[in-house]
Amino acid sequence: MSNDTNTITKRERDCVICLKENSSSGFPMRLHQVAALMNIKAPTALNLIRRLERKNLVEIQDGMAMLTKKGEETVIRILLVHRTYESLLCQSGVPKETACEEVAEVDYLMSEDNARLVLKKIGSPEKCPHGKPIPMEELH
Amino acid sequence: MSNDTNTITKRERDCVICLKENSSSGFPMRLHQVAALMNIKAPTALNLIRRLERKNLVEIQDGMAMLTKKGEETVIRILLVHRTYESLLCQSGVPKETACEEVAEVDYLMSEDNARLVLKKIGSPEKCPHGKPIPMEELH
DNA sequence: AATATCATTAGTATATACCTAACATATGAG
DNA sequence: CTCATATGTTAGGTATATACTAATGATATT
Repeated sequence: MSNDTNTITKRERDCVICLKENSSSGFPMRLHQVAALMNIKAPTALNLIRRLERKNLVEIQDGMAMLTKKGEETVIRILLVHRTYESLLCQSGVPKETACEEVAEVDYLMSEDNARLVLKKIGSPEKCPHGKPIPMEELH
Repeated sequence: MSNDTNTITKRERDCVICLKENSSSGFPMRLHQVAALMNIKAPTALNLIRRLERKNLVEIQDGMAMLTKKGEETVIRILLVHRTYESLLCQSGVPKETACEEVAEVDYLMSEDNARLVLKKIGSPEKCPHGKPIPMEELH
């Protein structure tokens, strides 16, 4: 077996986050934009996005990339985990940016369910240290 | 550049942990034992251990593998991080084994410094949920 | 001496992640 | 309408990590 459509890599994670944060109101993104934002060359970006397409997280049409429903869900899950552990680290005394960087390395590997329990334990903050909302009901 | 001797991969992480937990009192381990414990074939294990050798984490002699000083330090750092976040998850209501599995995917990617701050925040427990000590002074 | 055990070499394969060079195509400027 | 630019895409290449099998070497045990 090899086509593991349920796990993603760090770069794939970065890419779906990039797609989410830079496509205004669900509008697709140009490939060269993804490449520029991710600091990679166009063919590398195309390759990456094609892998995401195989995993049903992204749709490509006329050189434009857009998250699928599954892709959107994946991003929201990652963001919930990200903002939860980011909040935990900041509450513990870790600087905001340090926390963000570290959590970005692991958020896509951790479960939403566990994050929800941790979120509760740290007092259910409604916003992450950057002031962004910690998603809850959007998920189910 | 490519020879990144400061970061390790998941399998390399698993390997140094295996070496630590199965070599009684600093005694080196046979390669076939490492292979068996990690569920991989001997040549794969040899390859892995050679990578760790290049990173100065392991020494090989006569088909025996042993952690170097740097390797020991790496393991202790990983275990501190592991047991800290494992404790956090369990305190939050995550079952012990679930916590252990999830944390094993990320412990080698997270910093000791941040873990120490989290450890303090969750009440500086002296033992992880499995009853193993959370290393402190051994580190510096 | 034969056998079993282990390490090692060599060769193959896949996935990820990056690149350059070349080509295709559309669009806007002149 | 043509030229230049922007963009996407192909093709081909490199490197690392992770795995395998098959064959060979080396060392012990019986």
